[in-house]
Parts: sequence; structure tokens; C-alpha cells
Amino acid sequence: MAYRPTQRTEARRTATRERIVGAAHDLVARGGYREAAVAAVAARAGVATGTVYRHFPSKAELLTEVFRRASQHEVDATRAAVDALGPGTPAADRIAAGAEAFTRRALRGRRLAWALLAEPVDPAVEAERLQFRRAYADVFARTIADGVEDGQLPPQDPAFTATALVGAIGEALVGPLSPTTHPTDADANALVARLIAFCLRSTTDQELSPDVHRRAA
Amino acid sequence: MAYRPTQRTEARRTATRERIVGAAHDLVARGGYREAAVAAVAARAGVATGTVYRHFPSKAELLTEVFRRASQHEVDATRAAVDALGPGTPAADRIAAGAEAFTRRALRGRRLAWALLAEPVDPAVEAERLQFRRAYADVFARTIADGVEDGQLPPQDPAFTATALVGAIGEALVGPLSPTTHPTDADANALVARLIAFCLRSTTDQELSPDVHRRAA
DNA sequence: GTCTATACGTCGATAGAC
DNA sequence: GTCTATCGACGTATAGAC
Repeated sequence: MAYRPTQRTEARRTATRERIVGAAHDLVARGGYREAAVAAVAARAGVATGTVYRHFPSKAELLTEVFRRASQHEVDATRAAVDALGPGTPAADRIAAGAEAFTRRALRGRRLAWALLAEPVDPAVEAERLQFRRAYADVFARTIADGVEDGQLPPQDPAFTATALVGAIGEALVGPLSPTTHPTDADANALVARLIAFCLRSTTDQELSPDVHRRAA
Repeated sequence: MAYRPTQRTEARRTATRERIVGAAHDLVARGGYREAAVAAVAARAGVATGTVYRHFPSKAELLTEVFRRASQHEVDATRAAVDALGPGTPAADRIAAGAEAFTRRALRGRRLAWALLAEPVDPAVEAERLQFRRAYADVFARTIADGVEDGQLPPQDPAFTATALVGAIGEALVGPLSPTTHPTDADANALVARLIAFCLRSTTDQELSPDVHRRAA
């Protein structure tokens, strides 16, 4: 009789896969991609090294999945922070809330945030970074667009501003998240304050005089 | 008689090395890292593949050197654009000039700029990216610090603002530089205008009300 | 899942410099 | 005569096609 996967074997297989992803996630969160050697992942998941390759074609694919899940979680959390504020909340407050949530979460889970944001890693994961930057930008872009729509924010291209903000926030976090740095709580608060101020300046302030446009033409 | 390298053989060796680096640079500028296969580099440099490995321990090391040189060139060009303005020039104009020079150069050599800024690549090169982001930030930080010093710009942490600006500019360029995009001249001008406006808003506008700091505390 | 094409890195041989 | 830079084919891994 031919072998056919049953629900039971499927479930076992899925469970093993999840344990592997979970183990890899934990190791990345603990010590970055460097700690996520396939042998270490397998050991933590309670499987043999070869088993990892029965579920993922390569280490890069495994790391990509870990990255994708963790990043999506952060995007969702950022969006939730923005949406948590009631319907009448000013756009500026929403933007500040998103920036603050993102930053505080990153500083709380520094090692994981560093892995997601800046740690040099396989090009396959790098490609995912480009995608998720856009996802973050979409969160801000929607809020900015709403604010422009109802006149709370000055006229601007919401997608552009949002993209620039995401770049600014990310780059500002690279230093503080770097494994060689050890920011205090005061440092963290100062960073959040600066980031919020930066975001609001670049989003809410009035357009500059037309000579900016002349200069660029 | 024992063999000892002479000036002549040294010069030949250096020349070969330079040809290899130059060939790799050209290929990266033409089609990104993907085009820079070792065999292709060797062919363009007029040497055998094995020769490349007599000068570089690995492809990653070769690409790292290419990246480092090209990036340093851009940093220098950006700094030159900032410094080209006379001693009395307002800090805001300097910042705008730096942002514009960087952006226009990137848009002119899109493929190379994409490789330097965003193309997924070996982690060794990625690590260099982190370094050069700081170098770009230093260019802006100095100008901002001068502006704050003499009261042209509102009080702020120059290093922070500069870092955020570099992130913002870089991220805003990712989309337009992407090989799948084909911006027109009008697009390029609009992008430059938006970037300059963004940089000036976030650098020159007055500090926000103290409740921003309350919010972050 | 297999198979092929591509690409990195190595190695023994060779030519030429000292 | 000794040493080294160079060559270019080959081993091996991987990725993409079917």
C-alpha cells in the first residue's frame, strides 16, 4: 500500500517545523544571526541537523522565514499603536504614537531589533528587508494621507514622507541598537523624544517657501 | 640566486590589481553585483580567473574594496558640494546642496547607486554600508553643528539629525533607484525638491512645543 | 524531485623575473 | 637555479528549470 500523509503525520510535521522556526527565532533574538547556526537551531528544537533541511531548502530560507514573521509582528504592533488612538485623534499624535511604539519595542528587544534592522546577513534576508521597509512606510503613509485629506497636515506626498520617516527612524536606531552600545533608560527616553520631534517636524510643519522648489528645478 | 621582488614587478602587480578592481567596478556600475561574476571580472581585466584570487582572498573581499572606493568617492563628492559654498553661506543652503548633490549623482549613476545603497549583497559588503552611512552623516553633522553654534539653526543634536537625514535620503532613493523603476527627468526633479524640503523642515524648523517631550517621558 | 547550468574557489603546470 | 605570478581547466556547491 502506498504511503499517504495522514492528518496525524501532517500535524507532526507542522509541529516540528514550528519548533525549528521557534528555535531559530529565539537564537536570533538572543544573539543575532550569528548565533543561529543550523546545528544550534536543531539542538534547541530537539531535532537532528539534517531534519532542518527536510523542512527548509537552505539556512537562508529558514532565516528568511524567521525574519518575515518577526518583522510582520512589528509592523502589526506599529499599526496597532497608530490605530489604538480613537477616531478623533489628530494625525500628528498617531504618527508620534507609531514612531514611539516602534522605537520602544526595538529598544526593549534590542538584539532582535538589530537583527531585523541592520545586522549584515544573507542577501535573501536583505531582500525581505526592502519589502518590510515598505510595509512600515504604508502604516505611516495611510495616517499622513488622512491628515492631509482633512487639512490637519500640510500638503505633501504621503508615500514620500512616510518612506523618508521610516528611513530616518531606522537609521537613528542603528547606533543605539548596535551590540557594542549599551544605552541607559535615559538614553532611550531622549532618543524617543528626538525621534518624535523629528517625525513631527518633517511631517506637520508648513511647506517651505517656494524658493526650495526653485533651487531644485 | 634568490628571488626578490623589484619595483618593476611590484608595479606590474599593482597594475594588475587595479585592472581587476576597475573591471569589477565597471561591471557593478553596469549591472549591479549580479554582473560581477569572478569569471566576468577576470575576462574584463584581461587575466585568468585564478589570478583574481592571487590578489583577493575571496570575491567578497574584492566587492568590498569596490564598494569602499565607490562609496568614499560619493562621500567626498557630497562633502565637496557642501564645502563649495562660500564661508558666509547659510547652513540650510549647505544642507540642501549636500542632499541635492548626493541625490542627483545617485540618479545619474542609478545602477551603481543602487548597488551602493540597497542591493542585497554579501554580509561583508553590508558591514561596509553601516560604516559609510556614518561617514555621510558626519558630513551633514558638521554643517548642522556649525549652524546650531552660530544660531542659524534651532538647538538640536547634530549627530542625531544628520543620522536621521541620511536614513531618510537613502530610503527615499531606494524606490526610484530600483532596477524595476524608470524615473523621468521630471520625477527626478520632483524627488530632489521633496528631499530638500524634507531635509530643511526637519533641520531648520523650530522645536516643537514641550508636550512632545512630555509625551515621550 | 531530478537534472543541468552556472559560478566560486583550487591546483598543478608554465613562463619569466631575479 | 630559485622563486613567483599567471594561467585555465577542474572540483564542488548551489540555484533554477522542467
